[in-house]
Amino acid sequence: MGRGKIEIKRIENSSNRQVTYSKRRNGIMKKAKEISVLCDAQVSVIIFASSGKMHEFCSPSTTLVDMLDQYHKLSGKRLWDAKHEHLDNEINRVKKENDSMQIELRHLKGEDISTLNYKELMVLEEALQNGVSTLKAKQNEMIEEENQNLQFKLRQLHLDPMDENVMESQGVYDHQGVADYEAQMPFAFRVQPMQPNLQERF
Amino acid sequence: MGRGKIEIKRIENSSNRQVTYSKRRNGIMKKAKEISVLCDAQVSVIIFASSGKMHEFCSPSTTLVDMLDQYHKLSGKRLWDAKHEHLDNEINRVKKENDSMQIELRHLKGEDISTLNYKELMVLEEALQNGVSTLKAKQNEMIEEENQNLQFKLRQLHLDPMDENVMESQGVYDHQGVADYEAQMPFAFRVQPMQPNLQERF
DNA sequence: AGCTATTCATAAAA
DNA sequence: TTTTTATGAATAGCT
Repeated sequence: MGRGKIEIKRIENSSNRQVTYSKRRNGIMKKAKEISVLCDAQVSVIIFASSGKMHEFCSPSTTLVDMLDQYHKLSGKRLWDAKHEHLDNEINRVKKENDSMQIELRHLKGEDISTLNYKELMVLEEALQNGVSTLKAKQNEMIEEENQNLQFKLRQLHLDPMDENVMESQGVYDHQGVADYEAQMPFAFRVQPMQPNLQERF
Repeated sequence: MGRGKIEIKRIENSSNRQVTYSKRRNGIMKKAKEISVLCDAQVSVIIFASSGKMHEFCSPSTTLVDMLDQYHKLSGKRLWDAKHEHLDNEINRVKKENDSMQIELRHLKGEDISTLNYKELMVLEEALQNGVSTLKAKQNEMIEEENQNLQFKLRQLHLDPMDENVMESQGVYDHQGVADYEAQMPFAFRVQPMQPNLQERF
């Protein structure tokens, strides 16, 4: 439809191509508008020129997002879900990780262990032993630290000539002052330390 | 372009509308193909008829997803980002959950506890106590079960007149047969049971 | 960008 | 629906 028939193949002359692009693009957009009005259709046209410039048309009665939603429903194709698939996979991966950690946590806390076999129980036992012994060490550390703290305070009391209650303070472990320290360092005062070994050290 | 000029407004006659839709849709698709070939353009056309049927065209050199990606970059518009955002939030939520479980797990296993304060250590201790005592109970249960098993087998040996080695089998605990049972139920044979209380029961 | 000779698309009819 | 055909629209090649 012009001064001569043309073959449908890439127009090699760059400026001709640009002109034809412009004209035909307008033509398509016009046709798109027309069919959407004439036939009550929803149309989306997106064109990128080789230059990278974009033009689009979308029927006034809808939006591109809605159309893509429809597209998704009707075609069953993925579309942007392809992009989201990666995110979905990530979520599933992390959730799986989550679940196994959840289970491991429950086992360590003594829940749901009735179905564990021997080997699993052994692994669990080892883990618990590790946790217990490390906790014990940490507690000892804190106790010794506090001991030094108390000894320092005692010495300070003994050496302070201004304090009249110096001698009475030797009984600090059995009296009122204890409450204050307990809040900071109570392991030493527990009647039943979790680890029997703990008692051996005192 | 036809036997008469037409106004661009909705065609009220339903079958006329349908025919026109069909023809013009083909026309647009053809034009889309042509411009994409002639001008090296990337074109996406999606049309929904009022009936709900969908037709689409996409330049062979690209995909709808890629075009929408481009669209997103060039237009700055959101499109499917709303869904994207939701998934992102979900991932972050689950990952956070993951992290805190990871930390709790490490603590229970005795790792990274140096920074815990008193209260946290107390919680940890309680959890470990729970885990240990439940594990202990489970182990006892398995041991007792196996005891009954062994006793049954012993009794069977004693009562079986066909077996000439009956009396020797009393020493089963100290001989070869042990290895088989150990695989199933080895807690009883551990030199150092984890829980001292365990020893008290025997 | 306009112009116009041509080709193309399509409205109406079958 | 598809085909036919008369007609209006789109546009290729020029300015």
